[in-house]
Amino acid sequence: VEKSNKKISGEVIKRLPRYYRYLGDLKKSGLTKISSTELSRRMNVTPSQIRQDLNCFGGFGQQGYGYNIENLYNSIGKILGLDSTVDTVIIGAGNLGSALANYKGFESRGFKLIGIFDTSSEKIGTIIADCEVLPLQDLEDFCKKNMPKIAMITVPKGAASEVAEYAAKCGIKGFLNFTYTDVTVPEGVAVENMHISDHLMMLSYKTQNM
Amino acid sequence: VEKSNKKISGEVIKRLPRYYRYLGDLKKSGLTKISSTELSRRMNVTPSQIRQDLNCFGGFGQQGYGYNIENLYNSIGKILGLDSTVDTVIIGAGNLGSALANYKGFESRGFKLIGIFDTSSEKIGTIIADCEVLPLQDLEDFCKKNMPKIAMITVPKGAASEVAEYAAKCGIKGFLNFTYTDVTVPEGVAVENMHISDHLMMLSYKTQNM
DNA sequence: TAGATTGTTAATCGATTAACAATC
DNA sequence: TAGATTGTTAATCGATTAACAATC
Repeated sequence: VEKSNKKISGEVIKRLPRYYRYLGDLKKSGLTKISSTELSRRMNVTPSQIRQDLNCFGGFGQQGYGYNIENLYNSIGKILGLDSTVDTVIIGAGNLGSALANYKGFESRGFKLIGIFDTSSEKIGTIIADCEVLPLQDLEDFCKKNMPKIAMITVPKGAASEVAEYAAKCGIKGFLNFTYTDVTVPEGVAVENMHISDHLMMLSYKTQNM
Repeated sequence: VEKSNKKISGEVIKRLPRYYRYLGDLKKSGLTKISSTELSRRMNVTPSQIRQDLNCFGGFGQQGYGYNIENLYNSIGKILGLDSTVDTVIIGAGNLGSALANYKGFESRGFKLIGIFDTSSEKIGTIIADCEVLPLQDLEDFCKKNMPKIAMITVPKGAASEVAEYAAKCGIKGFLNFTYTDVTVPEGVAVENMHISDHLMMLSYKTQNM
């Protein structure tokens, strides 16, 4: 998808979903085109940054005109891999796991929950968001059949590393880690952390120092 | 808390909770001291970065020895404002709000949930995690009496901005925003975003490009 | 064509890393 | 004292911003 074989920086990747979100809103508002200057005003960034970021992937704009909103929206979606459905599973059917399973927003953005796994006999067999909770040991077979790409880990802190290692062996390629610990994964597997406590702590710091 | 009146960069602040987490684990493991080199090995960062980061706030180490784990842990806790309890509220008593309310981890890290608010008459009056769900319009009085510092926003996307504006007026100083939209807040108020979908998109990108 | 705005190169800024003198 | 490791300054690296020629 990249323009050249130059490595795209992590900072740029981080900003893509935000562009995607703003463009989605713009599309919904009925506008058809936007300039980097106008978008920068709305997003509170510099126009230069927007043009630099987008040009990592291609020339989506047109001089003297700006960017076609729908086209740019679709292009970024494609870069992010959202042009086809991304199958996900949840490991850990506790409070947070269930809440995520029941959240309808992911599906509308291209992510489809196809399985929930747990080790507790109390949870196995129950139905959450139209998915039967399966025993964790079934993940390997499940992955062979269904090839989910991403797993959200919502197990207790102590179990996280073991679970991630096992799931990576089963073929999971990306982890969204909600536990209060870092997980290490093999080469070629990605992790994004949703360390809620960490962000609460940053907020605590900021509320003291603003 | 800062060493001088030099502004601490956001990048440094972001790393503090992670130091705090590793030091907590080290403390629990029974170790008493650690060098920046050994910590850097465990955290997968450079020793220089650790020493630079810590020296924004003070000289916590001792030449030839390293850092006293318990002392450094407590010092970072204090910098983050965790030496006294941080009172929080949740706005939005849906799936995610309830899950966060029931999560016990925050409390053990110094954050105390003291109120849950919603606008739905079905939810108002119900009990979640020992808190009665109160009508959102009561937040103002509640804040006058109880002075919570932080609000977690788990309302639907469309309501987020309005809710944040109102809560900021009530005196909330920091927001943890879980909605699929950015919220703007007045000067002197902090926001941290937990855009789960954004991180899923980054994972989707990375699983394609690794 | 003239005006607008991109794509891209060059300049600036800030963050990270390296190096080493200070010192426990 | 000798060895270890910090605190801090200096060098490097990468990311952001500014500028402008290309071009729609």
